[in-house]
Amino acid sequence: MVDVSKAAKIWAVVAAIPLGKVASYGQIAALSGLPGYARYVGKVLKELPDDSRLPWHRVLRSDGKIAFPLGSEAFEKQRVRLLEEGIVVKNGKVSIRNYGW
DNA sequence: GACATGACCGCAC
DNA sequence: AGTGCGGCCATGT
Repeated sequence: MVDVSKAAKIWAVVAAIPLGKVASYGQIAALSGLPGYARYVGKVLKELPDDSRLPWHRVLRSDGKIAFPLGSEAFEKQRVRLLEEGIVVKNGKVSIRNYGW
């Protein structure tokens, strides 16, 4: 299981991502006061329930790509949510300038 | 404790 | 631009 004290900070940072913008796992970790915990962020998001209201879909890898294999269900769900916020996704990669606030 | 795995990252080829 | 490798933290075998 995940450490709640760390997870809480991560949740807070993820929830603070502005609409229409995205961040990387590493950034989330750093802004959460947990540098080097990029992989841990992925673990935390993975444990999120489907009914969670956190904007987890705004979290991408450092290269701007979605962290799921193209075509997978999770990939499609994230892609759609991003498009609904006006974020263009091309070949699993976002095409926005203001990457990372 | 050794080894493998994961919604990762950075740098070198 | 794509791949590979080592490093990263936590879990599971």
